[in-house]
Amino acid sequence: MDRKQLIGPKVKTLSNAMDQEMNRSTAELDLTGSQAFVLGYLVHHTAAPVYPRDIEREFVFSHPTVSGILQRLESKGFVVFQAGKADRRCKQIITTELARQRHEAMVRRMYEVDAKCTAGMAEAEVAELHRLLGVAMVNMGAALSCHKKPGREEQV
Amino acid sequence: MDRKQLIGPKVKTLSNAMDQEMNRSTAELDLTGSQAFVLGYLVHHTAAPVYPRDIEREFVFSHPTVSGILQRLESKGFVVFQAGKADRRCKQIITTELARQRHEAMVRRMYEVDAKCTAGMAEAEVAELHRLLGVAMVNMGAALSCHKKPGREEQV
DNA sequence: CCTATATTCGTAGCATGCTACATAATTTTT
DNA sequence: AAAAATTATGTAGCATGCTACGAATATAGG
Repeated sequence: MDRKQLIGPKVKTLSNAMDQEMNRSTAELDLTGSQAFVLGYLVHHTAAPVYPRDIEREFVFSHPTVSGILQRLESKGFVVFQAGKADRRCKQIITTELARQRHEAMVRRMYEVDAKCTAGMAEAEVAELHRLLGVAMVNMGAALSCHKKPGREEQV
Repeated sequence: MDRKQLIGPKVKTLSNAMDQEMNRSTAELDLTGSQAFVLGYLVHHTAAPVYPRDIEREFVFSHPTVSGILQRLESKGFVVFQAGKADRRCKQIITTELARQRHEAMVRRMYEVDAKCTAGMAEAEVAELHRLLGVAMVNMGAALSCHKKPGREEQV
């Protein structure tokens, strides 16, 4: 019998299950799971301006996917856009006061979902899971969270 | 600074990256990644009849999601449906000769994507990743692949 | 037997993901 | 400087995911 267990379906199924939990968890904040992840990134990166391209690289999303999520975040009042000053192709994303208000509760929900996911694991096991997921991400061409974008930091 | 690394975005990002790779890899077989996973399950479970409800449980999909994937598999000639004899609510899914023809190549692509994902890992690390993903799946309410469905095995 | 409940599947409507193609602005080449 | 290539974003169209609701069948209780 050659039906070896595959990583692919496991990761996909787990991702589905966690997505569903996130969607339930952030629904009362008027946010979907994907919107919460993107908004979390934005609120945490206020030192330098953030553009749609940065979100693409961070989450391995295509640019139309990012475009759609940002449009919905804008229509709900979580972000506004501003034409890039140095490069008019780039559309700077700016979080609103509403986004900062909801941010704390949102992050708390994310940690709760994470805690549910790793329940019963020893701390070393959680760390190992993080590490192995990181290796897999690099193998699949997905940059790690702390990746460096190819030079644009100086622009405003 | 409290920006601890979260499992949620990592799993989602990895799932996106693997999905993209699967889609590229199975495109020439006229299959998407999700269709390939579902078809793989179907071809491997021919002993007992399979119904859409079984696919839902296996992959933690909602039933409209399963319905859509099966409709497209049907329109491309990979499966046909047959009214359940014992229970007319259930729609038995039957794979075609075309599905069996493409099956071997399809499974090979899945293994290739898996190999890319776990490149550089020791065998014990791969096993540990499988195990921890399994724990996470159970924690999130997703049954493992070898789950038992609540009694329907006798029907035809 | 007959009503109430549960189960399976269908459709509508939407968010999320993609590829393919188009446009505008920047950068590089000549 | 003008042409070519690259980059960032937009839109169209589709597959994949969901919830909410409805219809048909099966099961349980009175």
